[in-house]
Amino acid sequence: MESRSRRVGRPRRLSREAILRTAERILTEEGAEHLSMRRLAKDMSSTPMALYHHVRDKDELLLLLLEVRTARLPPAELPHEPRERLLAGARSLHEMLADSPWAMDALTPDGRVNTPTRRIVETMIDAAVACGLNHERARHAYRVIWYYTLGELLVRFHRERARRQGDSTPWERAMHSLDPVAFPLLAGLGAQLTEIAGTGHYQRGLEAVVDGLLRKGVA
Amino acid sequence: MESRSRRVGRPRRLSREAILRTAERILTEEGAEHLSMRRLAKDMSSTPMALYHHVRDKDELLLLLLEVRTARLPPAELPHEPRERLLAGARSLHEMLADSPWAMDALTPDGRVNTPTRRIVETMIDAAVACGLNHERARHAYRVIWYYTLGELLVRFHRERARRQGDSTPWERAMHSLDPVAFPLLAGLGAQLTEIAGTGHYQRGLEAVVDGLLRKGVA
DNA sequence: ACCTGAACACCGTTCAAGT
DNA sequence: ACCTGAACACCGTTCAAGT
Repeated sequence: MESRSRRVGRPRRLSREAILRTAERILTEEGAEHLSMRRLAKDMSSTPMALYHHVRDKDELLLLLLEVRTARLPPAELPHEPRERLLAGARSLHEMLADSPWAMDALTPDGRVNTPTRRIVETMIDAAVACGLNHERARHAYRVIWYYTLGELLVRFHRERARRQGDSTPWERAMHSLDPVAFPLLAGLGAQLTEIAGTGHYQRGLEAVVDGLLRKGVA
Repeated sequence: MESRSRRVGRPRRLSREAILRTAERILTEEGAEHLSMRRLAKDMSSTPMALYHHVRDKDELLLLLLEVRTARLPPAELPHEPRERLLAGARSLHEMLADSPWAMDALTPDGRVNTPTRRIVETMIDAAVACGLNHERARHAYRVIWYYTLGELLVRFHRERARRQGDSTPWERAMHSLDPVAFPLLAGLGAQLTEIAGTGHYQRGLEAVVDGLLRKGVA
C-alpha cells in the first residue's frame, strides 16, 4: 500500500459532514424555505452541482438531516404502565418533529421513517396491545394518534411561519378583501387560539384521543 | 347614459370566471402541482401578467377556487343528537377538503376559513357544548378533531400523490439506499396501510376521538 | 474523483410600454 | 382598462468539460 495515498492531490473542499452542517445552520437560523441547493452551495463558496457529488438529490439531503437530528435525541424512557407508554411514544414523535418542521414532507407518506422513528411506532403498537386491543385495533389506534399529532404539528408550523412573516402575507390580504365583516371575528378567534396553543395542549388532547381509543366495549 | 357603453372596444378576453374555470380544470385533471400562473396563462392563450388584472396573486386565486367548490357543496343535514351533530360536522370538513387538497396550505393557519367552513366550525362547537362541555373544553374538542382530520387528509394526499408518480420518487430511492434491510418491513407495512385506508376508517377513528373528548369526569 | 459553467425547464411577480 | 414583453430573482437538475 502506498503510505502517501492520503493527503495527495487537491484537498476535498466539500464533504457530507460539511454539507449537513451548513444545511443545519440555514435550517435553524432561517427556516426550511431558505434551504435550496443553490443557496447551500453559495454559503459553502461552491457550485450547486458540487453538492450532487455528495448527495443524490435534495430529498436525500433532507433525509440525512433528519437522521442527524434523531440521532441526537436522548433515548426515550419507557414507562411500565402501557397507557403511559403509549402517551410517551406519541410525545416522542411530537417532540422529534417539532424540532424539524422541514421533515414533515418526507414523513407524511406512511411507514417511511428512519429506524429510531420506527422503533417508537413499534413501541406504541405494542403498548396498545398491552392495553387490551387486538393487533388490528392497536394499529388503528396508532394511526389515529399519528393523525392527531401530524395535524397539531402542521397547524403549529403554519402559525409560527405566519408570525415570522408578520400579518401581511398575501393570504391575510386576500382574507381582508374577501370578507371584511368576518375579520374581527377571526381576529378574536386568533387570540383565543394563541392562548390555547401553549405547551400542554397537545398533551391534553392526546389523552382524550388515547382514552377514546382504549375505551371498552367497542368492536 | 350611453346605450352603447356595452360591447364597445376590444372584448375582454379574460374574466375571473374564465380564469377560475380553467384553473379548476387543471386542478382536477392534473393536480395542484401543475397549476401555475404561467401555465394557466398559456392554457388561456394569454400571458401571466394578464391574470394579475383579475386576481391579486396566486393565493387569492386558490382562495377563490375554494369558495367555488364549497359553494357547490350540498347543505349538510344537521342531526338532532349533539354527538351525531359533532360527527357530521367533522365529516363535512373532511369531505370538503378531500376534494380540494390544494386548499390545505391556505387552511392550516387556524381560523382562516371562508364563511361556509366557519359555519361548520360553529356548529361543531355548539354541538360539543350541547354534549355537556363548557366553552373552553368545547373549543378544545373542536381543535383536537380538526387536528385528527387534518392529519388524516395529509397522509391521504401524500399516499395518492405517491401512487400517481409510481414507486420511484426520489424519496423512495433514498429509502432504498439508506436502509435496504428496512425496506421489506416497510413494504409490508405499506400493504397493511393501504388496506386500512379504505372508506370508513376516518369515521371509525373519529368516533374514538369524539368519545374520548366527551368522556365524563375530566377537568 | 471532484468540481465548474452553461444550459434546460421551470417558478411568482414587477415594471414600462402599448392599444 | 386591459394586455404584452422583457426583466428580476429565484428553483432542481442535467450535461459536457476541466483538473
